Amino acid sequence: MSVRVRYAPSPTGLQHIGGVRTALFNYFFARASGGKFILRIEDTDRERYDPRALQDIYDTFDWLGIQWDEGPRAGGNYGPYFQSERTDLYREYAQKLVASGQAYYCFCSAGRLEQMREQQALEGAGQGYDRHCRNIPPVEALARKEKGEPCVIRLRIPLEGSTGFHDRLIGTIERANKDINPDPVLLKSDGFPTYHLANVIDDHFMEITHIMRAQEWIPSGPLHVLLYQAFGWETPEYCHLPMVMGDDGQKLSKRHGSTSLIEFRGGGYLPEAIINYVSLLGWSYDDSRQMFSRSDLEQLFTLDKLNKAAAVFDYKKLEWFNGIYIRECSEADLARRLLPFLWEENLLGNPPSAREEKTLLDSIPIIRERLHSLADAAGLLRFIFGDAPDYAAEDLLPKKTSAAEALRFLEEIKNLMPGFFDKTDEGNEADFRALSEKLGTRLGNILAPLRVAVTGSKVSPPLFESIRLVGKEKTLARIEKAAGILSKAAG
RNA sequence: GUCUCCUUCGUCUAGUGGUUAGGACAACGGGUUUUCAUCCCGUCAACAGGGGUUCGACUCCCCUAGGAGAUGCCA
Repeated sequence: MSVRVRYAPSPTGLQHIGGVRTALFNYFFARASGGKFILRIEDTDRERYDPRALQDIYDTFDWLGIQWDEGPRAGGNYGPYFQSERTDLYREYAQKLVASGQAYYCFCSAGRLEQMREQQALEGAGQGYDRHCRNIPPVEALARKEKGEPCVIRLRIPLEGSTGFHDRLIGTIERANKDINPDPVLLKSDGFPTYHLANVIDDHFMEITHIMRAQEWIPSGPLHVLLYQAFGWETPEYCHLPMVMGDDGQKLSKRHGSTSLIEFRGGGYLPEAIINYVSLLGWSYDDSRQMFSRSDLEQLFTLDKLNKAAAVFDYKKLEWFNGIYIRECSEADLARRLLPFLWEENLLGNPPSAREEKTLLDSIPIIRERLHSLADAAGLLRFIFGDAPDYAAEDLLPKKTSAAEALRFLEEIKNLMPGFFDKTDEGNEADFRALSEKLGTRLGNILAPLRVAVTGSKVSPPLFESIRLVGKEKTLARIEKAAGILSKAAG
């Protein structure tokens, strides 16, 4: 039987990095085993539904370059792929369970349920639903329903025995039936199914072979198995993936930093880096390999190398991967990826002029290895495309150097500038070295005030290339300005 | 409270009875260098604890501790 797996997000919020990891593992497993990857939209919660979240699902996977074989936009023979369009199916099968006595109507109001929970909390425990409606005679229940009394359908969990299943990663998971959430709701009073019902029905009819989802679903595994049994269906193979946590060991959330894919994208992370890093959260290939492209993973991914324990998300390591992938980009490619981040800072036009484009392309070699994220580029390029940031007078002073000395350095440098733009970097370096000897100081010391004058910062890309990119006119003006500041400081 | 799952360096992990417990990120130190960064070299650093089983346990079993998750007409 060929593999069919699915990622089934709920369009209620932005795609979370943990969800993306789950999607990726499903996708890679499908690719590596020659199976199908299905996207199913679980939009059964009408209260929390958000159309922007649906668009975010598409944007996220488009950006990552992940395509589903079946699902929205792609079509397929097992649709519809929106659960909201499959409600007839759910109702029909929920009815079947009622008819066979494996489920029942429950008329408990939200108020009663809330009261019940409060009472349970008082007693210091949450036992779940008290099965208040479990024994209403079917005829009576039907009559009340016909009369229009609001109701839900609940699964009649056996009071005795236990239910278990085999998990590909964890092994056997077994739970006493009495410990399963007492009689969970299958069909809500608004006629929509809950996750449990829709999930089981869809996975069955979509012929899903492997259910790969986060470990937070383990406790409801037996419940789902009970559902499969009630319908007389075969259960798919389960594989509960380890969860992704923040550095405090808690479920990764907002307070740990970025969690939604769109934030990482906006923060200048490359899809290559995200895919590589996230794939190594709970999965490994061997004892040393770190680098994996999407297509590597499409071939290499295997369930056997999954880890059981939850993984802590390490922003530093993601950043390291990002730097690697940035350095791997060609100049033209990196320039293209940088554009949105430069536009955001108004550093160049949209579209950029031919001159801007050329300058940007020429800038790439000197900033590329200084980038941890695409968003860092604006800071490094501002002095080229815009003005040099303001700086304090003392920034112009090399270590243990007075303003008068620094001014002397700058005056000497001014004499070199007329020929600067006609020489090679090597030629200029030779000149500056000669000057530093003449002045009896290190090359770094005479370059320091020039660096600050031209770039506005003590830290910058290589100076000679930078000066060339800034251009003659602006460079000379900036040197004049710095000289002015120094002579004022020297008194 | 109850149930379920998990436990190797700070972090991600390799390891399936006999290893100097390996790699990567981070940190720290050094080298290259016009600053920063890149790059190179090196250092620090782990089998949660206790019982078994065994000639021998990180590896198998049990207990304890710790952590996480579930306990919704959310998924």
